[in-house]
Amino acid sequence: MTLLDVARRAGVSASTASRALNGIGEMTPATRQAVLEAAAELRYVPFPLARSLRTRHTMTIGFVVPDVGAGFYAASLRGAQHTLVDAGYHIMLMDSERDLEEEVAALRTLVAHRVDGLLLATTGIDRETFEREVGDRTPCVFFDGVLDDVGVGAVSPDNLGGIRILVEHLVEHGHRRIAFLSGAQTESSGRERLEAFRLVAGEAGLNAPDDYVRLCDWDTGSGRAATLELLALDESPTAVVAASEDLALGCLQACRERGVEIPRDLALVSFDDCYFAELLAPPLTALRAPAGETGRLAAELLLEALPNPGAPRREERVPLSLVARASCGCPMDQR
Amino acid sequence: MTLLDVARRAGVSASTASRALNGIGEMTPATRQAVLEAAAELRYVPFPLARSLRTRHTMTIGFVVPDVGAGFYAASLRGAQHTLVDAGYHIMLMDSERDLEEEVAALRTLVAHRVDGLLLATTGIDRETFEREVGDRTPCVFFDGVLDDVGVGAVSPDNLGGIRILVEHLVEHGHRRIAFLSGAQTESSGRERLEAFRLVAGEAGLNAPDDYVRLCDWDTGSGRAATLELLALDESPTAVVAASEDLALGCLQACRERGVEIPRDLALVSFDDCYFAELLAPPLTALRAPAGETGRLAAELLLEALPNPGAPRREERVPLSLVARASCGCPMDQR
DNA sequence: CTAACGAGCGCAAACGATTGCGTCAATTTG
DNA sequence: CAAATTGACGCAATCGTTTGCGCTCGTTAG
Repeated sequence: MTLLDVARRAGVSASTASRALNGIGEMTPATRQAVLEAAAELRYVPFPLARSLRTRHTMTIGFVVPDVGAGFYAASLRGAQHTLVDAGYHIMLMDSERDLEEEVAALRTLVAHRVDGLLLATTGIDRETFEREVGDRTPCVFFDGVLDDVGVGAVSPDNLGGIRILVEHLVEHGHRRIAFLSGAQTESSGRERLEAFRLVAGEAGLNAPDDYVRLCDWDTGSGRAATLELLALDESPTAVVAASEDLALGCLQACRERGVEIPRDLALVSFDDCYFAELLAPPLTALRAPAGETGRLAAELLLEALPNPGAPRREERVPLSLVARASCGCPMDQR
Repeated sequence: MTLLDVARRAGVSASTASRALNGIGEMTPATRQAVLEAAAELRYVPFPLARSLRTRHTMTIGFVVPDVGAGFYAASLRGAQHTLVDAGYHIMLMDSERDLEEEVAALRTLVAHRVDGLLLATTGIDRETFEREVGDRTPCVFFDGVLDDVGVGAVSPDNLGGIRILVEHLVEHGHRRIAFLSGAQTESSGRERLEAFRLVAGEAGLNAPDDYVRLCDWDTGSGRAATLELLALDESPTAVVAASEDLALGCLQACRERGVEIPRDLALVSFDDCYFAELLAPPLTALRAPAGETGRLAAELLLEALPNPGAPRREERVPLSLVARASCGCPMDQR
């Protein structure tokens, strides 16, 4: 079942068989036909490894995320997978588990494997390390967390716009004491959201004491703990904007434990939407982006960059829109 | 940066360099040392493709699921990924999108790539097709959905036990009119759960008319639609057991739309737990399995099977336990 | 009728590793 | 001291493809 078998059966050389199957070079229709038939009869399937060794491309894309279990990344993976497979590529998946060393190890492995491209939601790699481990050996598009000016592309949510929508919505509800819950400031999305919050809060003339911005980890447990601290403050906030789905869930959990009722005692809005947001108690108002859109877009950017190495770096923002449910204080008709 | 470069710099042949780096064969410590140093100085990293071509194993595992976006599969992927990477393997991921043809195509690709093993949550492949596409060319462990007696292993939830717990719990709450919401009966988990429901319902002497078992698709929308039908019945059920997370969410959604209050008007229990179950309105009682355990176990079975091809097929059931929250009618203290 | 040309195809060298076998020298044995 | 043994290493084949180059025809032009 190797190319040579096909060639022999068709009575030609391996080179001719190869060219026939790949449709390149000139040849008698009869010859081509013979090869095709032989291949069909033998159920010949080319061996990608051997081909890759020769052609220097693997048709494989490395995909690295902090946590495949998290809704946003799982959805992104789904989006990317679809468009990549359609283009004939495969995904080699690595989960960095929000650990920078794991992430670097993953990148190293992927580069060693000579993946044709990288889709990276970094957990906070720095420019220097990235240049050392990847450099321009492998085209990389960042998504979610972004490193300025590095890689062939970047797609991230419209962090400033999103935070603005969230904060302004809370302000419209009359809130002045608004807290901000975010994860570690190791990657750009986290930083941008914090910066945006400070900016917008300033514009709105809010009194946002330092106590009100809590920078913890990106998981539910941390969100819960941070909220507990917030609730224990002398003058506790009347509203909180959570910078991620998990953080919002942690906040919800903390409130439930403490018996603080949302939105009566505390309003809550979340940056990430999730597919079950509507079914939470209370339904969570959040920013909506088409599910998996980030991953899909990132994959597309990468696919466009692959054939033309010289192309300029492209940057995309995925727009966000508010879906107001109950947790912000909006009345919820039961649909 | 090839092995030959290392060999030259160390003043030995490629064979010796290879043996030195792999620690096989006898050789002077000095020689080994020289090779190691040369490799370090050149930052030599072996090229997996070339190695694989020769050794006939790729250190890659194919992972196929119906939907990476779904909580259960994302968690499984996470579990499997971790143990596989620890063992030096990588994951090539394919999403069948609950489409049998896509699944078959994925398997074909994976087999062509000569992955060393397969982790497959089938969307309903039949024995014949599996034998044709995979056969015993590639060791496969099934998880979630299982094909009897095929593959080197299988891990699935304790469907009978789980359903029994769920139904009996509802019966303890006094329910007699219990409906069952399941997805397509194309794979074994779905079938087992239905069968289990029928069995347990019979044992408990419930009147479970055919109208009460709704077999739709596995997504939220279908669960919603099916629930709507259930609610429209002349004598509608007082409780429903949903065979998956998405189905439970769909049911929740339908109830919310129709203004039926859970658990007062309708009790609901779910087969799958999810990380946000506690925060739903109402908190969802469900069966708990350690997150990602299914995937982890499947990966372990596969890893054990890889070195000994003759080993008997292993089958594992992951045990389930009830975590009673409010949706079944249990009182929920606010913790 | 011969020269030039091009179409059609094969030879063999890559790609980068692993590995069976052979060689050579140093050592041990008789 | 010759022969046998063994340890350390190199040669070359191999895995399955792709591809540059050259060969051999048949055709056309001069």
